[in-house]
Amino acid sequence: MHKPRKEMIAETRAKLIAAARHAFGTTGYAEASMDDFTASAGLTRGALYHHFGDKKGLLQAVIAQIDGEMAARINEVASRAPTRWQHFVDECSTYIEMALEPEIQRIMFRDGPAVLGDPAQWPNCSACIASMTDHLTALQEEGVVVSSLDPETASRLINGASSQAAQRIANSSDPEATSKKVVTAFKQLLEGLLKKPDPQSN
Amino acid sequence: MHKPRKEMIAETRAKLIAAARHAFGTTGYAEASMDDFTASAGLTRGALYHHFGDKKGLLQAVIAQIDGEMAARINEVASRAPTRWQHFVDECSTYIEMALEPEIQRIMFRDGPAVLGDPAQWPNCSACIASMTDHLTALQEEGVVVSSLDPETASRLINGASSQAAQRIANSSDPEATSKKVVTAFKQLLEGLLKKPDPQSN
DNA sequence: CCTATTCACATACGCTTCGTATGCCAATTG
DNA sequence: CAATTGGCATACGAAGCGTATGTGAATAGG
Repeated sequence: MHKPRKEMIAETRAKLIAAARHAFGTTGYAEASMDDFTASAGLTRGALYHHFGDKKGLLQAVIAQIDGEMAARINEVASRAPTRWQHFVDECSTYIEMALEPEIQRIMFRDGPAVLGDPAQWPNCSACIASMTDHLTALQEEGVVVSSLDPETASRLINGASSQAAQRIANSSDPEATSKKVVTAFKQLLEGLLKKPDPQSN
Repeated sequence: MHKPRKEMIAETRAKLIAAARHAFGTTGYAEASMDDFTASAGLTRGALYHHFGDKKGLLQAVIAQIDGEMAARINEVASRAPTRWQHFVDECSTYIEMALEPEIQRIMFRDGPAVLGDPAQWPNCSACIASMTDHLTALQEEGVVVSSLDPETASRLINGASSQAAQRIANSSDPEATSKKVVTAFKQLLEGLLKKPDPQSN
């Protein structure tokens, strides 16, 4: 018995996703020819349509995979941090770091939203956001963060800023210097969420 | 003399841009057929290629037009505001408001970046950002905003958050309620930029 | 062990869309 | 009034996508 059937199927699915991920990440979604990257996986479009319905379906699968990896990495980093606030800041930093990878930028922040619409409406719906939202909620209960704001909303705004931050660093001619400026500005923004020690002003 | 030549040319250019703008804004860039929307303007692709080189060139022209309109509207709102900080906040609010229009969302925030790349690298380069950057710089000199951050960087981060804010409102099932939550969270983030009255903390 | 059925995947076809090359006609120029 | 420019349309070829159909191997049933 060479290989069980199920295993072969899972393998071709994985090969398709991997090939598409590479093509989407480098060439871009619109410019990536289905004939080309299925061939690079030793397959044809027949397999693609069979498993994913169409090109968009395959993109969804690729995005789900990347999203899973990002969430895992964030959870790992998140697990070690002295305070919860630091924990939260670390999550954001990690998010920005990951967004520096061209593949993630292209697929998750550019082509993904363009093809599938607002990421907030995606099925798996960004595991990263969910994690950030949880921590914001906890921080509110602890009195560290102002209680007037909606955690998920705040998470998404921060998420938008993070993505801009990453793009700015990635496209910079001097990533080192830019990175410093961006991270400084970003942390400054986050300060706005903290409850002030003296609430008399304003 | 019916019409001077130059006028006719400008007119066809305008008609093409208007038709494309409508098609891109409703159908979407990728799905908009050049044959279709040029025909809806009483023209053919011949005119399009002659004036704009290709589809992307036309998108650039459309974006330039919209960007100009946005900048004009922002400057107008900006002109009336008691304090400079309020001025700045108003700019942001106006930006979010404009981003609620589906056409702007689609063209400027989704298809535009996907096709032309990071907006920060666009030629006209978002007149809105430039305006915000100017005001942030002034606010720093006045000592209202912390001096440690780079104005343009901060503008872009805020810009990213604004765009998220607008999308969240626009896609909400209850725009009224969502709008309140989003604006609250957004203004809270902006607070982070303000210099604290008592600089001893931190 | 042999037949039947399923199904993963390939092949073949037509349709749409894009980019280029070419042609035509009106408006300018001298 | 002749010549030329250039704005725009038409014609053609190439490529990509989606669907319909075909095929062969693995499973299931007797």
